Parts: sequence; structure tokens; C-alpha cells
Amino acid sequence: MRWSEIGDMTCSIARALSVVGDRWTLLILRDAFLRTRRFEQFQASLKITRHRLADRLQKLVDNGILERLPYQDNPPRFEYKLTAKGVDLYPVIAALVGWGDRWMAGKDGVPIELVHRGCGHTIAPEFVCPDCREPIGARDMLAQPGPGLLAQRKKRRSAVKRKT
Amino acid sequence: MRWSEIGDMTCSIARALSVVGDRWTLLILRDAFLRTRRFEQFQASLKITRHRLADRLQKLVDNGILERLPYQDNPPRFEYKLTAKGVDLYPVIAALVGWGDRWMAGKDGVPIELVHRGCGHTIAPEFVCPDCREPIGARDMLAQPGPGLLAQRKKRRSAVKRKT
DNA sequence: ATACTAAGTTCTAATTTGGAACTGATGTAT
DNA sequence: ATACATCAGTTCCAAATTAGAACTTAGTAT
Repeated sequence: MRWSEIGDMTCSIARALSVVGDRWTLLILRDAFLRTRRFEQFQASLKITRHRLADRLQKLVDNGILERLPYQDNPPRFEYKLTAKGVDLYPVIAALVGWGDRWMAGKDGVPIELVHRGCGHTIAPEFVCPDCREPIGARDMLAQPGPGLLAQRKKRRSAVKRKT
Repeated sequence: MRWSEIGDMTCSIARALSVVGDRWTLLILRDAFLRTRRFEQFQASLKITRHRLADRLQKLVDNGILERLPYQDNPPRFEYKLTAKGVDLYPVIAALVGWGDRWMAGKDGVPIELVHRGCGHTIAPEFVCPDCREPIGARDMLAQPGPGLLAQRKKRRSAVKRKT
């Protein structure tokens, strides 16, 4: 199985993970959020092999998460910047940081604190319902078929009909 | 390099990803959140090889994210349930769903909608600062060294001192 | 002329994964 | 009683992915 397509890909998580779901990619993005931009910087920070790094950066560019922009011409050199689609992955990173802080922190406490520029508080952000503003936990949400799944089911039904 | 330890592990993301950061694990957890519990159910749903599944489940149990509980004695059979630590990964899953919905949905629309049980609205949850309740984006947060990192730096400094 | 930098590429060896068959304890149908 | 099915895994080999290290290319600095 090629990892560009996981399982049935009906699920948004599967689709997201097909782009972002390997071990290095999220670490590369973490560095990107901390304003790392250049090949050598990523490599030095992550100790990823150069090969792998080139590969992952390429994939992120292909998927519109990073942009490869020239920053000088002679010799041609490029840097990688988060696109809007990339910046929008921030909640994923933040959620991972939060969980890591809560459950995997060493005895010395959390390694990095997040400070909200607006109010100056150093707290992990939390998920809320944008409508009623209540914090959201796993069992507060109900998953139900959306338009995409319904459309797909419809297609499948008519495909079966054609066969019989 | 063994993947139980990524890079320098100073970072909460690296620590989180060392447990949760491979392609199958988050899909297994997605299923767990949708109340899948048994080996055969996971296998049928994910089409992961049995070998890999056994491996990943074991690792999740080792890390306290799933619990392996007997549900019958003759023959002995077990099911896997999310622990508190596992349930607390919900924001990560939710963030992935949100991003997948926003950027990777097919033309038919999102496959699954999330309904907030409290208010009945079908919207993707958003991140807010728990203090001022403002929505949080990538550039609204400032990362600064926390107690864990400071403690570690202190240790390193004294180690250097001993050497010289 | 030599060394150095940035951003890759190429090569081989080691590790991880996929695919498919097999196990073992039990329950059910013929 | 024999055959077949279920569940929760193991075992084995081939295929894909990754690590590690050296090499490339184009320009700059000493």
C-alpha cells in the first residue's frame, strides 16, 4: 500500500494523516512554527538525514503546506515558509504540545511554556465549541455522517444497482 | 535511531510523537474514540496487518493510552479501552479532523460532522485561551522556556563545569 | 589553490512494514 | 465426531522505507 492513500480515505483524519502523519513531518512543522526556514537549519535542529529532510520538505511543498521561495540568486538558495494551509495546522501542534505537557513532562516540569500575546497568560489553550463557548471533551461530541459521506454512499448504491 | 526516542526529547511534541506519531496509531485511536474495542474490529476497520495491529496496541498499552481488559474467560478474550490519558488525546484528533475538513475535504463536503451535545451545533471546535476566551492562532502564542528546560540547562551547565 | 557554505543527491546496509498463512482454545452446525 | 467458524494473536518471507555517510554543484572567502 502506498502511504499517499490510507485505508478508504473517507475520513478527514485519514486524509490529514496521509499528508502530515509520519514521524518527521510534524517535527519539521514544529520547527517551521518556531521560524526555522532553511534546509541546513532544519537538518541541524532535527538530526534528520538530509535525504529524508529533502523528501519531506518536497512532500510538504507538493501538498501546499510549505512554500519554497528563493532568498538569493547567486547561487540560488531557497527557504521554506508555512502557507495559510500550513499555519492552520497550529491547533494540531498545540494539541500535541498540550498533551505532551500534561502526560509526558519530566519531573522538572514542562520544557516550553506558551504565552498568549493577547492576555499574557501562560496556559495551554483548550478546545471550545465556537457556538456556546463550552470546553469540549471526547464525549461531548457526536460524530454523524456529513454531506461527503452521504454523497459517497449514494454513488456506491447506484454502482451496485448498475451491477445487478 | 530507535523511534522510542526522537531527537533530544526536550520537546513535548517529540515526546508525544514518540508514542503517538506513527501513521497507524492515530487511526487506531480514532477508531477507539468511535468505540471500537476489539482486535478483529480494529483489523476489519483499518485493514492494518494483524502483526502491525498487535504491535501498535501493545505499544499503546505500554504507554498507558489503552487498557487491555478481559471481557470473557473461556476462551480468554480481551478488549482495548482508552484510559484517561488516552481520552485526553481528543484535542489532537479533533484538530486533525478540523484541518482535514477545512483543507482536504472532497468536493462533496466533509465526510463526518461533529455535533456538540451541549448546544446541538455542528461546527468544528476551535482553540481558545482558557483565560481570555479569545480564539488562538499560530502567531498569537509566544513560546518561552519553561521549568523543565531551565532545569535541564542548569544540569548541562554544571556538567560542563565539572569537565573543565 | 584551498577551504567553506548551502541545498541537495546518490549509494548501501539496516530497519520496518505488508501479505499471507498458521496456532490454539473454544463454540456451533451437520 | 467431524467439520467449520471465531477471536486474538504469531510466524515467516518479500517488499518498501529509512539511516548513515559520502559526494555534487555553484558561488564566496582567505
